[in-house]
Amino acid sequence: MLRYKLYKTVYAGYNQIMSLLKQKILKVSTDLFQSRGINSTGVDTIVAVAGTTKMTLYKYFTSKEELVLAVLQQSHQEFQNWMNDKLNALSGKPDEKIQKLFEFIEEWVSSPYFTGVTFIKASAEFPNEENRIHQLSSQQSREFRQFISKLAHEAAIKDADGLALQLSILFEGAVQAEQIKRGSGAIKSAKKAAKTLIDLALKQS
Amino acid sequence: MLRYKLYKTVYAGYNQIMSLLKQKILKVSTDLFQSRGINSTGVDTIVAVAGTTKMTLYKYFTSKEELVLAVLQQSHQEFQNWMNDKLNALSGKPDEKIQKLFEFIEEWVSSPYFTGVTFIKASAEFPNEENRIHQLSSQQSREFRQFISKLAHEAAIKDADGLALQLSILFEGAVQAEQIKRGSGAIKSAKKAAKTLIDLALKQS
DNA sequence: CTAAAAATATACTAACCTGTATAGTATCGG
DNA sequence: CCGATACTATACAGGTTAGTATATTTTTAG
Repeated sequence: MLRYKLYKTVYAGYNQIMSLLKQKILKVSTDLFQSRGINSTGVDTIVAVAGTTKMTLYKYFTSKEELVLAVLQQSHQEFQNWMNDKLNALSGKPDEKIQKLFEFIEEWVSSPYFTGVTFIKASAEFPNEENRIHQLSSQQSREFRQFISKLAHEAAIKDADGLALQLSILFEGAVQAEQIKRGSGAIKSAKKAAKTLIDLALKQS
Repeated sequence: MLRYKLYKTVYAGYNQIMSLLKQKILKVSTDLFQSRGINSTGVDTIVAVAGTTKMTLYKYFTSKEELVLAVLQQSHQEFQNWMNDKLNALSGKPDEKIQKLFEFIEEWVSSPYFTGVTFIKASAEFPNEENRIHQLSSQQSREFRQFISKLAHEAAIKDADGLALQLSILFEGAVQAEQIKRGSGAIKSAKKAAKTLIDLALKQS
């Protein structure tokens, strides 16, 4: 059987070699953390759903905290890669990327790649700023904001950081609202608000 | 000693009679849930900080779930009362209330009444839609959105519900961002974005 | 085929959790 | 002073949790 063969992951820029079981554990954990919460998901549940045992899990991850950090990192990486691919496929004017950002976010939320925004949930469950999980969440939130700021700069927007903060707030709020009530139309609403804010910022630049 | 005397709570519209200890338990729970998370705060910790015992806690609240629900309700009620008082003190034009909404939100966040937005945290920790805590969080989020919609209606805004959804996303996103990183300036940024969105909505009405 | 490596099965520890049982103390109204 | 009520103190039951120890089976590589 090929069950334990190693292979490369499909996501661009993520060509680390990772065993199938490790990937399965990560995927199952991502799903369970999203649907039940991190603290409410025990490692026993994870290994049961992943079809393996705790011994194997603790071989790949030295602790549950380490597993949570790995889930956060993979989830963030996948989103960044997906979004970069989408934006790099654009060829138009310098402001096209930021104009299309929320359209891609909407597409991503309805795509099979979407498993929630892990850093939002994680920061809520681990509010202590000295906690490593909180720190990583905070860092990822900041990275995403800087990513938007870069797009704003490329679009020659004067207050790029200011717009980026506004748009990241819209993003986090929309995801939050969707998690409170699915199908609330929050993403569509945020997309519209983003267009208003971007148009004004462009006009002022 | 007056320790066991009953008295009325100070918040307008909340003149239920509640023992001092019950109030203390509620307040301590609110603070601990906010700073450590709900699932990570045990009843033993709550009674220790409140200076009482589990027997007393379970006399006032039949379960931890009931306590969490009570915390959510009180927290939401206090915010609504505080905000209503602020808005009712205004006497100006019909669009003054919605114009000043985010200014009051900013003021409230820095006031001693602020203990975080409980329904945002609770919905993240209890994502299951059949969970009573999640349901109450969802209801409170909806109530706040309807509250904004009412203000938009009074300001004669055509798409009042649409604007209300946008503003509630800004609100939840800003609070979320502040919880991820304190002092991020998210509230100020959301206030500015809200002004842009409100101005456009007024112009279109 | 063989030896190493990978994964499983199972039982266990030690800590923590919610909720209860039991008994004793303090404070109140009358 | 007395009975009722509010509260405390303490121990414990029953469950779940993260993580480990030990032994066995499966798979891989050479």
